[in-house]
Amino acid sequence: MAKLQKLLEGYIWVDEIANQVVVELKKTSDILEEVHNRFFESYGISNTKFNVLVILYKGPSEGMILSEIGELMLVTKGNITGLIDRLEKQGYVKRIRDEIDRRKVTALMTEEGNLFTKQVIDDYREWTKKILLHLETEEKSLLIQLLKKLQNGIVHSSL
Amino acid sequence: MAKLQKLLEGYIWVDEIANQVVVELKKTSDILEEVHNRFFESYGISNTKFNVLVILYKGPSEGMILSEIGELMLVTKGNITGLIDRLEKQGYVKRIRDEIDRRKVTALMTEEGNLFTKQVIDDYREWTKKILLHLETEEKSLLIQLLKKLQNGIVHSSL
DNA sequence: ATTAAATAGTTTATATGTATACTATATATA
DNA sequence: TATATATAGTATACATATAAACTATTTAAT
Repeated sequence: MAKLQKLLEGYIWVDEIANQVVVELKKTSDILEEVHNRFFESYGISNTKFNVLVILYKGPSEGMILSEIGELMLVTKGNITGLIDRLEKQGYVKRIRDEIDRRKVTALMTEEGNLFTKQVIDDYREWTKKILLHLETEEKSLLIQLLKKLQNGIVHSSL
Repeated sequence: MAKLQKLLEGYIWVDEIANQVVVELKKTSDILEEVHNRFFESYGISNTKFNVLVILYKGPSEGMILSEIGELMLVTKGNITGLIDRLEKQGYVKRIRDEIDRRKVTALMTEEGNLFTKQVIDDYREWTKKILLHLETEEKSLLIQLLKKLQNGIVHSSL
């Protein structure tokens, strides 16, 4: 498809202004984002909605307080409100007001949401294997190693 | 800062469901996005606005048609309209209606936009060097090589 | 030449994200 | 106890993104 092919070509402007590493990292990010979007769109959700669903799926059966979810996902309170609104509209999640501390709202997964999430997790696991099939095992471990060093360097040079 | 540190830790849910490579790639993307956001925010622009500015800066002095910019950036027409609106409001760009083909609108950089963009490009170049200072030269070229192979594999397995 | 189709840009609806103000409730302090 | 502060969630304003409908204009086709 055209968009992925173009993403592979890269950006005209970065050639002259940035380190080749940053160029390739940004291209990789963009490609990864694009294929993730396509994967999750085929299930009628977004990557972010998937994150919420998996957190609830892996979390306690009593559900989780909205602010707990927000902290795990590193997104703001207002954003969680909107995400839960839309997941509730899709029937995957419901809200329960805490009767002891009436400020708190628990997000609880519905039966439908549970089955749906289980399926998407399974398919996602298979999908990630598929898109990495062309890399050798040594290449994978080398890449992991390099990426971790890179992450640490970037974070510590930006604090 | 808290957010970057947390991004380094990774996502609780991916440990069990995805290949470690995808995990580290997503972490790297998130960290890179976060530090880019912070860099560009300090200039009062976004990464996307910077892309528009650089395209105009490097482009012909007569300016460029909105749809040309959109094609280079891989974003939709409506998005370009909004981006040019906001850059115009900031005084970095102005619109000129094409008198020959009256459907077309040219985005032209102002003198202020030109000086501003030149400065940000210079600073960005220095900044990318800074955040990659901890990587050895061989590590950088190895990373580039692996990322290119990865990109190709992902794109071709997704077509 | 008149009509149909393509093109360029804007507008609108929706999703996603932040920051900030606001409401309600709970906790700490004086 | 009364007041101040902190906390939880929602509402609002804005930036960013897409898709789809719409307007205006140009080009192609009959």
